[in-house]
Amino acid sequence: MSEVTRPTLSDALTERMLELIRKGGHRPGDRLPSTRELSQRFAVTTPTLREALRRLEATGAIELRHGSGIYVGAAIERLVLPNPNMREVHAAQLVELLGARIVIEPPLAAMAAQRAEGDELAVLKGVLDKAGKHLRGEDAELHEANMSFHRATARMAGNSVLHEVVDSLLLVHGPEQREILQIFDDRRRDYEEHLAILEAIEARAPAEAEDRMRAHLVEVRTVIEHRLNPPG
Amino acid sequence: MSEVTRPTLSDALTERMLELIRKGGHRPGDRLPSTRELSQRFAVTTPTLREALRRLEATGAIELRHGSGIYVGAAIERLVLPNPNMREVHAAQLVELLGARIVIEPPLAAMAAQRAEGDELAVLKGVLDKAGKHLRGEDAELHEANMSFHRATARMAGNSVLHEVVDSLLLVHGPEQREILQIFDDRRRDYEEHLAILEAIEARAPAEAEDRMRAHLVEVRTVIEHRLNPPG
DNA sequence: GGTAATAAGTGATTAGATCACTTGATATGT
DNA sequence: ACATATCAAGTGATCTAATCACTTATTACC
Repeated sequence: MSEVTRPTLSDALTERMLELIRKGGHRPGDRLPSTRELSQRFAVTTPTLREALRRLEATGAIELRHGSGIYVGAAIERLVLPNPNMREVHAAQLVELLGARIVIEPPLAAMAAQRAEGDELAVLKGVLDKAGKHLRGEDAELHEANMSFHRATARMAGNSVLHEVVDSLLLVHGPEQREILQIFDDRRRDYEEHLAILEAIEARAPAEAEDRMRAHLVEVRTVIEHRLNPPG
Repeated sequence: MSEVTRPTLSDALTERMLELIRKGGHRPGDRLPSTRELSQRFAVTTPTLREALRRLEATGAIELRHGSGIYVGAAIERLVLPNPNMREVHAAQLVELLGARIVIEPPLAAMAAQRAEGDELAVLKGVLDKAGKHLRGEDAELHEANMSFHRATARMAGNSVLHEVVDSLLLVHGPEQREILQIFDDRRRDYEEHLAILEAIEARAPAEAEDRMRAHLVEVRTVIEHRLNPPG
């Protein structure tokens, strides 16, 4: 489940519980079996079961009410994004993910250009400098540095909620997707385009920053789309 | 912590752990004390500690590596949005939250107008009808119905990731914020503005739908801002 | 010098019992 | 008859203490 450690009992339990809820046709607000019954059905002890329940609770999939019962949460119908224990997003969703970023990030670039302050600008430059040093090195490192540029731009926009959202989206570029990106995308071209965006932000040109960010993300999506579904 | 149940031991533990990590100056990748030491320090038993750890793991705050140790995760620096156990967003953040929605939702309204299909349109109408029936009833119910309109519009846009993001943002309009909204905001006016947005979507007028959604959200934010910080 | 066994440290899980809370039924009083 | 108080069953929360499974760095051997 985790990328490094072997699946553990409570990892499997978490998935089985999700399956129980989803395939069992349970809706938000429904009450689930008691802890005693669940631990029997899944043949695990109470503490182990509870670990799985706490994870589901933390993601909003269920709700534990002391003395009352276990209830299906509102988030059960959704993806539940930033959860390292169910972070599986399939390749096809990569295109959709980029679609989301195309909507969100360009306005953030514009906002960043508007309120660009000296020290923040320095941070952004630093990030790109670091990327520049990796231009001839490991692709993985360059990829990471490039991701940092998007993070830093989002932060400059000055809205912590949006910053958080972008961070989440970038985080979902997990192992599988990162692999796809590293195979198909051109990290050098990314770097060049990032430079162009930085220029616009530095020049305090919101419209240009927004356009360049949008063009950049659309470009990436187009490349990925064509590789995944060759137009032939 | 939870909205209905009294704070539990492991609830408090989760917060103390976060405090330990944050105020302890730990950075992502740092290794934390072992489970044995932590359970001693916090004076709780292993299973209880583990429940807290699983929650933090589920949000990406920490990482548990079997046989190796507990490590600070990448998400520790962020807010970690859809987590019912740390869903506390303060009143001041409400304005920022609306700022995020102002960036994201208008383009979604435009997208919805572009691809408006018959049955989806019917769903949207149904949501508004339901809201209409609550016009003279409980404020809480009308509020819920109004939130559903935003959810449904986001779904119509046809990008599941964006839909998920909007759902998360709306979910963060938790108890505290809901209270503020119910006190200050005018749910009847909301309903009228929602009707106007629906018209634009129905007429397949993306630009108008986008403008009206933006105006609507800006209006709400302005009201809240003035109430929280009276301009005097 | 390199490779394999090893031991210490760490997380994962078990077992069954007890405590704390919620909820609906039952009894009680008016 | 109704409202209120009491109670009991069901449920989640926590404890205790021991064992299992995995990782890692050291050590010994070749």
